[in-house]
Amino acid sequence: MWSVDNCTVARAMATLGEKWTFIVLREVFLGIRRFDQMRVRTGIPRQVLTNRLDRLVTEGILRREPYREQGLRTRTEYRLTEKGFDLYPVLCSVLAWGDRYLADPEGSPVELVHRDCGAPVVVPLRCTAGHDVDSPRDVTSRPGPGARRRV
Amino acid sequence: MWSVDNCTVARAMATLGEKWTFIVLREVFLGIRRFDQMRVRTGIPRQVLTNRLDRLVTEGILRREPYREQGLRTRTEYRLTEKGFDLYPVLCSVLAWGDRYLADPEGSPVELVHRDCGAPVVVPLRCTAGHDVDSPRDVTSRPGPGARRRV
DNA sequence: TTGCTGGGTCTGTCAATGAGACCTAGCCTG
DNA sequence: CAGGCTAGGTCTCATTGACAGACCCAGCAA
Repeated sequence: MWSVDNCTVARAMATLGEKWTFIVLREVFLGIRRFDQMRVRTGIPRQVLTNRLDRLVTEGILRREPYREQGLRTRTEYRLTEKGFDLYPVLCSVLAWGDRYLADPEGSPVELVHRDCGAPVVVPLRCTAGHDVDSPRDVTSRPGPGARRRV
Repeated sequence: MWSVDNCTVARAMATLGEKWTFIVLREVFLGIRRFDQMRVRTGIPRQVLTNRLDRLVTEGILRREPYREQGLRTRTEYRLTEKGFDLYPVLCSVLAWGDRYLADPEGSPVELVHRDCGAPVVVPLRCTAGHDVDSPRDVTSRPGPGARRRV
């Protein structure tokens, strides 16, 4: 059996799995970039929001950007880095699952569509050879280059 | 602006976002189905593991299945329901992101390949018209049928 | 000089997590 | 049929994290 402590899912979840973190990311992907907007929209306690934003910045998922509103002093807002943008499939797949199983009877509150053609965006499982992978059963997991035997 | 309390990401994360839940799911997808195996492999405290499994069962993501080992009394193991299987893309996308940004220098500890052709499995963003979606910027979000105006 | 505003910090309470001891049903062996 | 073994749990208590609400503070404008 394989060691589990260099599992990248565990590492990812150490940051992403903290309470509210996904909600913060959702907000940023929706274009909400400022502390107070997030706080009011989501109801996250100030201190927790401060923590999560700090953490996401130190992890390199968000970056702070100064902005200046007419007649007000300079403030900072939060924007996605490339590392942050790359979380989009994660968020989309959670959304897809939630829409399928947890939506109200009237349906999903938000739809994602391809800008160019207007068709819904989905997150299918595929292989790099271009096949659709229909089920987890069609996937085999094997040790990768970083695998370590369990002690 | 749109109300945020029927957001399916938030609902999904209410369950999935608890500490250790993703790790439990990873184990189950790896074929680890028994309490003690999970506990030993992952180091999750007993009480927490009990909680998470209970919760995942009541959410319909796992189901309990009795099993009987030669010479021992009947025990229960945990298996994925269809709702649980449908979380596979979520886990895969987290894995892909983690492998890209958080792996040790020697690489990912685990690789997922398509059983039929041996090519790596990925979780691309696509639209139902069959186009690849390269960037979150190519995705437009719009209110769906369940959208509610904010009060 | 006073007030407003965004982005915070400080304080106290309560819930969740973690570590470790203890429990228990039923199967086996002596 | 007493005793040991085992998987899958409770029980207890210390530590950490979340939450609510008050407070702070820099700088711009009137």
